[in-house]
Amino acid sequence: MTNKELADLIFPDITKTVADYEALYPERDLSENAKVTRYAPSPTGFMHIGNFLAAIIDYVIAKNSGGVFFLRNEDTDQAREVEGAVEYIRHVLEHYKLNPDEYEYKDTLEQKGSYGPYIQSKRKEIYHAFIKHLIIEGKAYPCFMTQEEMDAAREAQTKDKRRIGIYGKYAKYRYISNEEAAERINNGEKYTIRLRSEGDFNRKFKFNDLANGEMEFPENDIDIPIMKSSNLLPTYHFAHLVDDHLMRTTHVVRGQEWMSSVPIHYELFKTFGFKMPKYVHIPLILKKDGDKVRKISKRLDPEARMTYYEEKGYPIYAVIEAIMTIANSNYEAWREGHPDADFTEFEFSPKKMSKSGALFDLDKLDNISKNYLSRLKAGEVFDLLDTYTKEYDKDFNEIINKYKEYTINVLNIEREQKKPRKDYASLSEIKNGIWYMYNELFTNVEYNFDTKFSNEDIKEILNTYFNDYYNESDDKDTWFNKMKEMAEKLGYCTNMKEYKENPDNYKGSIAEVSNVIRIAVTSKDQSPDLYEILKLLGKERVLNRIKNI
RNA sequence: GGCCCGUUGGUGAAGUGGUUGAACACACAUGCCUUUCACGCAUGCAUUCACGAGUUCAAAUCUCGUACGGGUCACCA
Repeated sequence: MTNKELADLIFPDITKTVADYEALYPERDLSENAKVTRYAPSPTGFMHIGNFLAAIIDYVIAKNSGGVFFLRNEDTDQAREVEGAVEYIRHVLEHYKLNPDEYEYKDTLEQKGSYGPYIQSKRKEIYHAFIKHLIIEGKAYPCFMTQEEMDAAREAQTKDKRRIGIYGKYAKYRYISNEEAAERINNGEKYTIRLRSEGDFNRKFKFNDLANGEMEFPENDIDIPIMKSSNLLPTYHFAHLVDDHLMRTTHVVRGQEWMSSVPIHYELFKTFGFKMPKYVHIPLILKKDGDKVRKISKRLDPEARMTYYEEKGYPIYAVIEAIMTIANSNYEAWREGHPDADFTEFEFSPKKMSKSGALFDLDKLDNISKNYLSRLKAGEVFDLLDTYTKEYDKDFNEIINKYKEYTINVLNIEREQKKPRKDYASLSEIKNGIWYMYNELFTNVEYNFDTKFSNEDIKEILNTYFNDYYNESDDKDTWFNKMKEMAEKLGYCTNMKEYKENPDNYKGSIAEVSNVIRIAVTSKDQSPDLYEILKLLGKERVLNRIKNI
């Protein structure tokens, strides 16, 4: 029985050949430098920050070179597929504006690009054509090993201190005749298709990774499964070969955990005589756990999930900047020289990427975010806050929209100046900074005045100030001077230097006096500029609040 | 255990044989400024590049060894 007859028995309906597909998906017509990258997640859960790192590097590489960034849904493991995962991946990509040039969505049937299908489960017959070709060439074979047989092989190998895997004499079905294979298939036995590896473990080959430089690996000699018996879909390795070749991917960006599969991919590409894409194996994002360091985990670390940043309301700009800093540490220096440039203008350099894993610094994110938010106009902050609270705090959203102009004014306190305040690292922090500006929220408040003041002191300060000095229409200088006059009249020190030198000579200082007013009006002992707050609150509201003291 | 990768401060890191007193940014600390807080400014923060040996006039930078850390060895991606 010939290989061809066996191949026809396994794939009777496959008539297209590898050459047919080569013709169907020709080389892309792009300029010489243009790079083709892909984000290829498997829909098995919510997006991890490591995946996001990969996606953003893919995006920058493609956009910076005038190339193509496409999305491929790697859904060959249907048992692990999680409902809604694809939608969420799409959502994240859209949220951060990393929109792929080519994509395909199963549920909405939206699709773009001529190298599809972009969903692996819809590419079954393409894979089968490639596998059929291998069987005809004698480079792949059906394997009928049961789980028990494989466990036994592993056990024996462990015992004999040999390498684990189905290779050489352990590849039991590599040597059976086509007749025997056909008979087993006709008897309905389950089988997987394995590569008939021609590699030699004692031979090494050189491999150049764009991020890690030149490396040496032993050749692969394992008869890896290329098609699963369960759903007849290919394994990752084989799908990678077929898809990235046919979709004409030039750069594969993936996590470092894939490094050890390089020998397999090397052999696969060599077997077909295809040119390998370039690889960028990116570092893992780590997390400090006590004094141990480990891979950041979606289960243990909330910040490992991309939902974290959205729920907290970090601006997309800040998240991208922080991630880019991890991708290339010279990014920050570049940003300094190009403050207004889009991040895709940055020329990403795989070589400059860290080889060991990196801890993701949330403090750094906060810093970037604070700077960014502080540079925005109050109206822009309002819009971000509006979008954010619509999703995460409906009550607050209603309030800020009811008093929109007022809210913008509140957000504008000490903003449009050379050195604006940097109060907020995320949108979720804003409410905590301005809630007291709304009567709706200013209920059941507690006042914690400085314990050095008696109730009489407090009453005296408030009565004196609001009866004799307070005038809503005063300008800032007048207001400031009146505060001083009042404090002096009541026996408080108005010169802080002097007060610090001899605190015992005075009842207290102007700072403490003004904080009594601050607390009376806002209930907080820290706030932005008190003059601005009194002005925005307005006389009626201020006097009403004083009554409650 | 086999194979592969890595190890510069609290964090991200620059640096690939001699202007390095080991950049820069974040964090932290102190001080100044200041009517609070924040901002801003100033200063401090690795006598040393995991450890040991070697090469060299000269090593964080080259070589070897040790230790430690990580990845991977599925019909999961």
